[in-house]
Amino acid sequence: MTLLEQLAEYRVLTAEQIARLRGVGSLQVVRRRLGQLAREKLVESWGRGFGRRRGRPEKVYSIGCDGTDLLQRRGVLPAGTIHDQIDGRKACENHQLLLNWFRIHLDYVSSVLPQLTVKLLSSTSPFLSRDGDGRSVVSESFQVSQGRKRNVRFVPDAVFAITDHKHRKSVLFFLEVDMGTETVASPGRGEHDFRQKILNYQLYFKANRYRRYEKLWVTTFSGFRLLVLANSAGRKGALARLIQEMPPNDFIWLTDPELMFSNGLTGPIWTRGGARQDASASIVGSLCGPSALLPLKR
DNA sequence: CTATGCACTATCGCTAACGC
DNA sequence: GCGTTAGCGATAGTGCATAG
Repeated sequence: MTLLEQLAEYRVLTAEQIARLRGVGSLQVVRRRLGQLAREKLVESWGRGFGRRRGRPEKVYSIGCDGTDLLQRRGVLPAGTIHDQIDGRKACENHQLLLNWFRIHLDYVSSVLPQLTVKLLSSTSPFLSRDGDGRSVVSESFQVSQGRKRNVRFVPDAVFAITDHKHRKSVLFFLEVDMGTETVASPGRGEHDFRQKILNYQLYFKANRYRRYEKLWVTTFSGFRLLVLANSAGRKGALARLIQEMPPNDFIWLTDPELMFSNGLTGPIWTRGGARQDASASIVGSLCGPSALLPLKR
């Protein structure tokens, strides 16, 4: 994948994320390359908004208008893609960046544990095939009839499968990155609170809808796990309390960025079913071990 | 006593220059 | 081309003086 294609796929990226994705050891090299692409108007950059740490604001990079045009002419982007769909300025910056960090950590899993491969689909990717209404393959829409008929619709941030070639086994995961911007459980049964998300996934499981990924990836899955990456330890606690009250909940696993960065995604960083008193689990089971990213030169 | 303003400091990202 | 380093710049936190 070229740098421009990655910028389209990931919407917004920091210099460090790009260095990780491209396997470049120095941030300076990344910035030079991006500066060159920015002069050619293929890339745009701006200072990161809210959610940054103390020091100087970090720059984030996104594909520019001319970059989108170039990828279209090369036939890499689907015909009819408009720049607005890829433009990082239109994305929820911090949400997208955290999702990207998850993907980078996930890529690292298969290099630490070569017996594993990972296949992932991101709802924000412009490369996914879309239907007439612009809905991508990862978006869900189905009917349930509990009392009266109801339409359930939701879009996970990402869907991925980890395959263990040694044990010939695949596990399916859905990912929700939670920035704490929506309410946990609104009194008026809001459609967009986190409680509704849990209900949606519970119905999804009951209706066996996840099995469509068996056809897509030509494997068998015995259920799935819902991974929730909360943006802070405090938010994680609030979500854990809600999850605990909503059985069946054993399929819902929770973590936060600090645990992800310090241990890596294969570490014992996941709280199951909102039960924080229980021992933390690893998404790779017995292959549990550290996979934190190695430090990069600044 | 509390609120406000301001200088100082810590921390972090960015760039220029240099060597390979 | 890539990687390293020093110095610069931008920002947030801290402590202190002053005003009300």
